Amino acid sequence: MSRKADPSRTLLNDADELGHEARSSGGDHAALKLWLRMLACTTQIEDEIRKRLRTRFDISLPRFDYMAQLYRQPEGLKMSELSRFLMVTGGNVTGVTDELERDGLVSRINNPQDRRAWIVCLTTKGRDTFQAMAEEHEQWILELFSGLPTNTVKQLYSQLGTLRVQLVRQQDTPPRTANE
Amino acid sequence: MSRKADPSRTLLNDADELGHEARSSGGDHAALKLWLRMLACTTQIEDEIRKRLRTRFDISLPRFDYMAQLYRQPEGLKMSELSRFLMVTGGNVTGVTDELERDGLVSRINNPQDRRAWIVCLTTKGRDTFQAMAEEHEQWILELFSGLPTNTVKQLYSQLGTLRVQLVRQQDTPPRTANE
DNA sequence: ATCTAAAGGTTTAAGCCTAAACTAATTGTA
DNA sequence: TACAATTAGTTTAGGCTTAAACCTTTAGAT
Repeated sequence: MSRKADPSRTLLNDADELGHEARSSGGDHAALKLWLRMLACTTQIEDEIRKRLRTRFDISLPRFDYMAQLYRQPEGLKMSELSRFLMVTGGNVTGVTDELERDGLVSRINNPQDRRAWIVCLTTKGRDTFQAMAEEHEQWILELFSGLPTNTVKQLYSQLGTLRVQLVRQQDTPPRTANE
Repeated sequence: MSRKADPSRTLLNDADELGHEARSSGGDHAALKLWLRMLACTTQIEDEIRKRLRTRFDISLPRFDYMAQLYRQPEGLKMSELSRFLMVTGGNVTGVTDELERDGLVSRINNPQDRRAWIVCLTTKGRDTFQAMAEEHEQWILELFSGLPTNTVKQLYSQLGTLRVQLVRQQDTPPRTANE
C-alpha cells in the first residue's frame, strides 16, 4: 500500500493535487486556499524531518521537541512547565519522560522546595545526543528552504509574524459561537 | 494540568515564547526561524479547527479530511486512492472507513471490475453532514485570517507556492545522505 | 494454462496524544 | 490547627497513525 503520494505525479502544475491542497477548488476564498497551502507545506516539511530523525537518529519528532525545550534550560524544567512549553497534556509528558529516562537521556530530580514536582534535566548523554541532532536538523531545514530567495524568507517570516499576533489576539477574544 | 499555554502570557512581545517558536534563539539562521514560526502558526490554527470541529460537530479532523476528499469525488474513491490523497497508510484508511461506515456516513461498494478493491462513497447523510460542516469550517478560516490584509494573504499564498514547488523538486532529488 | 509478481485491503503491535479520574502535596483561610 | 481548594504528576481508556505481516485477487510472462 502506497504510503505517500507518488512523487512522479506531483510536479509543478499539479502540485496542488495532493495532500491538503487537493481540497481546494477554484471558487474558494483566498484565505481558505492560503490555509490549505500552508498546511500542505508544513505537513510536507514536518514529515520529511520526522523521517530523517527516524533514519538518522532513531528518534521521534516528539522526543526531539521535548529535548529541545530542555536543552534551552540547563537548570531543568518541571513537568508542568514542559507540558506548557510543548503544548501537550501532562499525561503525555509523563509518558515521554518515562521513555527518555529509560534511555538515559533525561533524569527526574527531586525538588525539596515542592515535593509534588520533579525537576527534569538532560543528562550529559542527553545533552550530547541532542546537540549532535540539532546541528544536523538545522542543516536539513536550511537545505529544505534553500530554494527560497533570502528576501522571500524574510518576507514570509515577517508576514507570518503578523498572522501569529492576530491569532493570539483572537484567542484572547471570546471564541465566537456558531451562527452569529 | 494545563493543556495549553496560558493565553494571558502570550501577547505580542512574548508571542515567540511558547510552542515551537520557543526553540528559536537569536543567533539562529533565518530559515530555521521561519520554519519554527510557520510550524507554530499552522499548529495553532489546526488545533483551533480541531477543537471547533469537536465541540460543534463531534467529529475529528482526520474524519473531516477524509470526508472532504470523498465529497469532491461523487463517483467515489478506492481505498488506495484515499490513502494516496490523504497521504496516510492503507491501514489507517481501513480504520477510518470502518468508523465512518458504522456511523452511516460512507459506504463500501463492491467493484465488479476489480474484486480486490472497494469503491467508497459518501452516503446521502454523509454528504449532507459534510456540506454543513464545510460551510462553517470555511467561515472559521476566514475569521482566523481576517486580521491579515488582502495583499498579505495573496503574497503569502504566492510565496508558499514557490516553497511548495521547491520542496517537490527536492523530494524528487535523491535525499542527501548525512555528512556530505 | 500456469506460475510469479504486484496490487488492494486488513490485521496487529506499538508509539503518540487526549480527556478524565485519581493520589499526594501545597496553599489559603477560617 | 484544620480544612477546602488548588497544583503536580500519574494512570487509564480510547482515538489516530505507522510499519510489517498477511490474505486475496489481478496482471504479466512463459
